Amino acid sequence: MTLHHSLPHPPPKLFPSTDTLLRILCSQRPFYPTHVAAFRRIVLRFYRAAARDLPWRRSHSPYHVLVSEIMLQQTHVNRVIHFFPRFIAAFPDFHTLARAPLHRILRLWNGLGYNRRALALKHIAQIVLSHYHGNLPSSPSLLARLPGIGHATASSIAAFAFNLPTLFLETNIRSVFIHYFFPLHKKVHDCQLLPLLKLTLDRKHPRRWYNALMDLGATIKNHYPNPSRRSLSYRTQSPFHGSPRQLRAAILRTLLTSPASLASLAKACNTSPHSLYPILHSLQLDGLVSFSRGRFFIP
DNA sequence: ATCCGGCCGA
DNA sequence: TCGGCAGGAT
Repeated sequence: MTLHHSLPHPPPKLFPSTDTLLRILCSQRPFYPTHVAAFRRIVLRFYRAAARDLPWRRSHSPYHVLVSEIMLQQTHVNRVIHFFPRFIAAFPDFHTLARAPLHRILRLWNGLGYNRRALALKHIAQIVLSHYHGNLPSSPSLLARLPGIGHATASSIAAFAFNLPTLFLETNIRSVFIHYFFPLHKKVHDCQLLPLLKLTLDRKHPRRWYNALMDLGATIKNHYPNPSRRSLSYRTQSPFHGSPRQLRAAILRTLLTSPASLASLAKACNTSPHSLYPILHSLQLDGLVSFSRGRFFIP
């Protein structure tokens, strides 16, 4: 079965019809399980035909799942694929990561983006060792207390590492539910999606279910205008070129090579020390950069 | 409401 | 050339 043939029909041809699904799922009609089952068949049939073989799916180790989930925040799967195996090879467990110097971690992170995630990951490893006996907690509420982990990441870790039936939305899952249940709506709130997510969740196999939803959502976006555009939570981000964060990234890349003075940093980044200073300050506040004896460096 | 990275497919 | 990405923190 080709990918094309395994792809579900567009909204007007849905089975059961979108209106029927929505009405039934939102009501308390006694026969809604039939329609829940129909939707699950659509998703799982697609998954059986076109499941992605991703490196982080070959292990359910909480550490592996944690690293992958942090890397995947606002980052395409196709990019993470190249970083995840190298990172795991260099830092195979919480102990190794916790005691690794930040500059070594950032060196492997270079090119992945959002460098604060790497720092958060190291902090998480230290907390897991000092407060959880080296074992990542499984409850989403505890996970969400860790730095760099919000509700979505906490719930997905619980689902993928511990196979717990958590509820969470991210862009691929949003796309699936908006595509099927709100094909004509313009501004869909997450509150409208959560009841449907809860009703259709496969509580016996949450891990497989969420993998299936994400694969289907990613594929839908390749064949239709991005349904998540019609989500209220959808935001376009500020341009990167010429922005402070571009300079910020340039500073970190420079310091990755060696410590540098303010003057040499400005020269390397092709800008003035004056414009560099507030950015260096923010980097220090984040803990990504330190200063000692006239030179900036990555700890 | 803003900031935080960097790349790649269309 | 540009949109958008398995979001989080302030």
